[in-house]
Amino acid sequence: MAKAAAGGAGAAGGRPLRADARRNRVRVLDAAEAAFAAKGAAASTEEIARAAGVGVGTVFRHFPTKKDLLMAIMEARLERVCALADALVDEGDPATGFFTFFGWMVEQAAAKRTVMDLVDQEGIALERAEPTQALRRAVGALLDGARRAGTVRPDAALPEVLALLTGTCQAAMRAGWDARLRERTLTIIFDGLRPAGAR
Amino acid sequence: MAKAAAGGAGAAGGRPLRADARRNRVRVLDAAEAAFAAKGAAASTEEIARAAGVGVGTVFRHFPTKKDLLMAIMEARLERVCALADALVDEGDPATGFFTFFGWMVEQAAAKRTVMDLVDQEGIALERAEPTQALRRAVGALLDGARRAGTVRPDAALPEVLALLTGTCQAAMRAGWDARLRERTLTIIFDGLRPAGAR
DNA sequence: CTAGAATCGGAGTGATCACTCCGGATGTCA
DNA sequence: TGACATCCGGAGTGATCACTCCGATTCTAG
Repeated sequence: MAKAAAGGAGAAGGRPLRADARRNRVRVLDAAEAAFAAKGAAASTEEIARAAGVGVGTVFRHFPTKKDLLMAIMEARLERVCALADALVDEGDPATGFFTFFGWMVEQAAAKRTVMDLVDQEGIALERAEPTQALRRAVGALLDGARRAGTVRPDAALPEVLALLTGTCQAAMRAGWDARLRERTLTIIFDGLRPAGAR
Repeated sequence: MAKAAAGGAGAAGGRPLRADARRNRVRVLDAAEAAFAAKGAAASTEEIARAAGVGVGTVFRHFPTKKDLLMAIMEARLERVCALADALVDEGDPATGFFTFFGWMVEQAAAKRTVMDLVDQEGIALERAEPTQALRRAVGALLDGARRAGTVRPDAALPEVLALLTGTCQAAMRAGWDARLRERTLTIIFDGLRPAGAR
């Protein structure tokens, strides 16, 4: 059901997809990811279909709604982001893991339009979705580790950290943003996140 | 001519508008400001016309293009913002003026959708427009004052400050944003902007 | 190989939008 | 007050989208 809602149409009964259907599904997913990354949610279904080399009917058979397609891609992206966060939680240095993750997210945002951007631009309520919660937990763990390691101030809580993260990601998508500006902006935010007297 | 560029159609030759035309013009402007504030650039012309109590034809006579209407409103809003910034430059305390302005902008953004948001959502190049430059200058002046007063670190330049400002404004428009979260977020950013060891 | 089911392709549908056009209403000036 | 330029209203236009439908095509089981 969660799978069906996420765009797993055609597999409602659990029957495996035919080989060509499976092939087309990933083609559509790839084309849509590229199109959405480049033009945001304004990318039209027809142009996605053309890029994927299939007809629009095929796109809509796999993803009954444009929203479903959007959500499938966002969940995939969220999972990737989440995987990095989890890896940093498990294996990374707690003192730097949080900052590494923050910087990486912002860097991604400059190239691809942000997950969050697509979310609220379409008014899709993904707040309660499982992957979002997982990401929240992972970032929370990184934040906790950094606080315990003394590299992030103790009074910095998750909501404001997420606000800073999404805000900076959005700023990164604007014209004139480059690596130098990114460094300078992150320097200020990171300094603000450090404990008093620990620059 | 600035007026004509800003959507002053019908006054091309400089002839003053008829009384009813003038009245309708401000009605449209007011309705459009409210509609754009509530729904962003997605607000349709017809609903703006209805809210203003006029026909769509009237809207398009005054503002030949939706873009013109958008720009007229943004320029007006920019001018207001600019006026506050200038007032703080002239009369305020340089040590706090910059922070006051920053906080005020973010607070505005939570209620009305940001100027910047409307700008790039429609792909309108307002970068070179005169009011934008004026705002840039005003914020630059506030920043200079604060740096000289020692309340902002000397290595914080205008581009990253504007990135932080627009990013935070955008974060402020998201769900779950309230006064408490605003304070906590601004605390972190402001601390990051302060000189080392000056919390 | 073949029957039959699963899938495909893309013209067609209905809705929405920005924008146009012109007969009628209204303000203005003598 | 009357004549006339100006302005108004809103039905109409063409373009764009998300989404549907069904004959043609392709896969797969036997």
